[in-house]
Amino acid sequence: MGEFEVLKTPKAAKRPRLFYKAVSGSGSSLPSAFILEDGQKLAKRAVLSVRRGPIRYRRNSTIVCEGDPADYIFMVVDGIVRRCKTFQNGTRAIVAFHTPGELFGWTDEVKHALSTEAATDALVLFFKRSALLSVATRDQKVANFLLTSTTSELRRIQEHSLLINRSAKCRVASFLLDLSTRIDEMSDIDLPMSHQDIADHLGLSIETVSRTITELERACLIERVSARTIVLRNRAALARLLS
Amino acid sequence: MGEFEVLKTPKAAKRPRLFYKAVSGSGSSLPSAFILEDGQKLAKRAVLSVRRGPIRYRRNSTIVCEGDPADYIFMVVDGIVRRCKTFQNGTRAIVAFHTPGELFGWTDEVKHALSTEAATDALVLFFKRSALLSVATRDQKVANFLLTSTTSELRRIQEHSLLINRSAKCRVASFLLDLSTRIDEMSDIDLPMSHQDIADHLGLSIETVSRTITELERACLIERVSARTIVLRNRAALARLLS
DNA sequence: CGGTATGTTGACAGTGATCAAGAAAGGTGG
DNA sequence: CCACCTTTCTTGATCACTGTCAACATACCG
Repeated sequence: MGEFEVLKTPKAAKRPRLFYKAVSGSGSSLPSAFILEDGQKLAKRAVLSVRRGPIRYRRNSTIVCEGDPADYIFMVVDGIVRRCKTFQNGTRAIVAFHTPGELFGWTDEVKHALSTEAATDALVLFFKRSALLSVATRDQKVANFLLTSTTSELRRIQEHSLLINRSAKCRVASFLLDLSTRIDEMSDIDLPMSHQDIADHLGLSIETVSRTITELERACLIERVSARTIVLRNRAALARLLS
Repeated sequence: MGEFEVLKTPKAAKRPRLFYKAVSGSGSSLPSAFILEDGQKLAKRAVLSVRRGPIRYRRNSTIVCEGDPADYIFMVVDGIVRRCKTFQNGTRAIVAFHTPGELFGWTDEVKHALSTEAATDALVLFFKRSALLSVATRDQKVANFLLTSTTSELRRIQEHSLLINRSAKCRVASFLLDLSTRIDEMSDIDLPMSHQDIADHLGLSIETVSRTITELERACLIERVSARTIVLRNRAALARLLS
């Protein structure tokens, strides 16, 4: 298991909205994702009984290390985490970002194949795999949640894998559209992660990411309010880039 | 649903070993993957009760069309199928190949996002989603099989997505190593799919695939017995290319 | 205010795509 | 069984997209 580093300086959160959104009620901060239908209190209670945390991670700190025993699985409560692999030449590939409510670290192997790091300051719940599985055996709703989460993650990465033979412009457009739906702020996207993270996720260099954003702005498809704030001016045109 | 084309000419199978492996006993040809542990006859029987087929597909025929209602999910009994998306400019991306025993078409959406085609002549079972889900509700083993299949597919595509920023040599090496473990023939790999399929899966052109294979052969990592038959001469060295 | 991390832009180089031609393999019909 | 045709694969030449290197700009933080 990576460093279970607890934030020493609560003020350090760079994106207060995201970071403090669910911190207030520490005991009742479990995302509603666990409640599959109205009145499924049982599932929630069963799951709550095996959860630990939440734990706060400072941005860029490691939550799971590649090769760690897969004894725990996790859920993002707040912030964004990245699941990645670093190669010997130092390059890094980010397989996925996870937003609040999403499970990560679920696998059929005995070790985690990917590292997980906090892309922003983040709050993470963790569950002992064996305990969660045991609950899932008794509780259909929990088992169903596991399947739903896994299926949803599969769908997202399948979509992501379609980028493997596509241009930089298409990759960036895809990323921006996906991000805008996942953190649905009405107007502007406040990029929660660095350009380096985006580049490593899209298989591009940071320079190409920057240039492509500039290019999209010149074409009036987006507008760069600041380096980290982007407005999608023409979603339809962006979506057309994907097809 | 795509064309449920049935092979007219039984002799047409290009790879008899693969193609006829499980055809003989038509009723008992369900891959053992459904039997999760010894003696799990119940799960098998429950699943058998909702299966239809198997149906034979000629190479390159369509099994599922992008946009088809996701009323059925499928299992490869024999042969190889490819799940792909074709873009407006005519380029195609193959998200995954599926080998015998693997489920495909499981999704949380109402429509299939990808087409599925037979990469070789193939035998496919299909299950009405609603019926299978209903069985899964009653039978823990079936539910568990669904989760296991989905988790396994997730792991594979996560590994595949790591190729997004890697060189052609690395992509081809990864593909060959993966293929050799999935169709474990002792010595030589009989490529079941065309170079075009491989290229579309790896996000390369067929020319680059061909050139890279030549390059790997010059480096004595593999040996090309024929265009479709490759021997891995040095798996360790191939694996080193991936890290 | 100064230092570090992050983002932007330009010049150049390299990997892989494209275009083109030829070789090999497979299928068909005589 | 062979000739022919079609499909698939291989190899070469050239070009374009994106990576790399470098310099600068900006934001963040002590």
